[in-house]
Amino acid sequence: MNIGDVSRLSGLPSKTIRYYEEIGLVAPLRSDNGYRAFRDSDLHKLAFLGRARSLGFSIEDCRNLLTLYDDTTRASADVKTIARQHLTRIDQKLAELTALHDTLTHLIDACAGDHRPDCPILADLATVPDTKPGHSPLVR
Amino acid sequence: MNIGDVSRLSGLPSKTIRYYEEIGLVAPLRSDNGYRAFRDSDLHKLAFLGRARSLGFSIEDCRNLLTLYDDTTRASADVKTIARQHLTRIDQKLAELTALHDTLTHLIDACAGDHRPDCPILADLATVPDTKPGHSPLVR
DNA sequence: ATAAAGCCTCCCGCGACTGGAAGGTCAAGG
DNA sequence: CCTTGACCTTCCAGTCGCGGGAGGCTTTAT
Repeated sequence: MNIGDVSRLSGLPSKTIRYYEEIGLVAPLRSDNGYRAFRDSDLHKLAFLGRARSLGFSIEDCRNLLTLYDDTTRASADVKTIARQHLTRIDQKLAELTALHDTLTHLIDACAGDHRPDCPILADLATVPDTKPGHSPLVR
Repeated sequence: MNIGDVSRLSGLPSKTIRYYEEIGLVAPLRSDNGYRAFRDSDLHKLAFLGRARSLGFSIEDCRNLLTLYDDTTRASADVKTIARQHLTRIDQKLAELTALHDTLTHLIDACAGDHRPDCPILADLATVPDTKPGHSPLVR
């Protein structure tokens, strides 16, 4: 299979597949003409990567997952650990976004949204942070 | 005020402040020695930027918000529009992350997580996407 | 006088690709 | 046989929002 074929079958752009080879996630063979020659196993790995990435796993997660995928004697606990760590990160992000959602909703509700210049949103944005000696910027 | 002073007062790293100058969000004066000389108005803008960024507004949003901030005759409706668009994006992201959360939770629940190699998580990841002619990769 | 801190510019790097240029290869049609 | 066009190759640059660090000023404190 050439790269175009696996691209169509896996749903990944050719560019991405070349990138994955570059960083060592797949290692297709080479034909005499220099073209990449993908085996079925390569296709499966790429499909695996596409799915894992779409679930938000980082490249490093994917690297670890692929190793486990290749190792038929792996313990499912190892996979579960990676997945749970990822889930924790997702939940963290969810909490942050929920907080943002709430803050913004409050501000938007407080704003008349008419032709007058008076605006609680800008007023909030303009508040200078109370100086914090422990240098933790952007945290409020 | 030198950059260190505004950094402390605004909570933004000096590097970030220099970057904001580079992309035209602030325009401090210069002293004879070449040091940036920040006015109070610059400090307020930077604090504004820090707060807006911490609320997840994009740099381009910030640029627009700053313009409105400078314009004392602005209509609050314009600000509200930007904020609402941002809120929409946040809600979208929230929905995506929630979907990811649900999928991952299902997979994790289905996985025994013991020493055996059998793993539903890997099994799911390994499924090759059903070929889709409309080239929309990564969407499932 | 000297050391330390603060400031300057410039360049490289990150993550995970994406786009484009310049060129080799292959199958089909005239 | 030649051309066209699709496909493949490598390499380089850019993305976003900074952070790290080098190398070299100026200012401040001892």
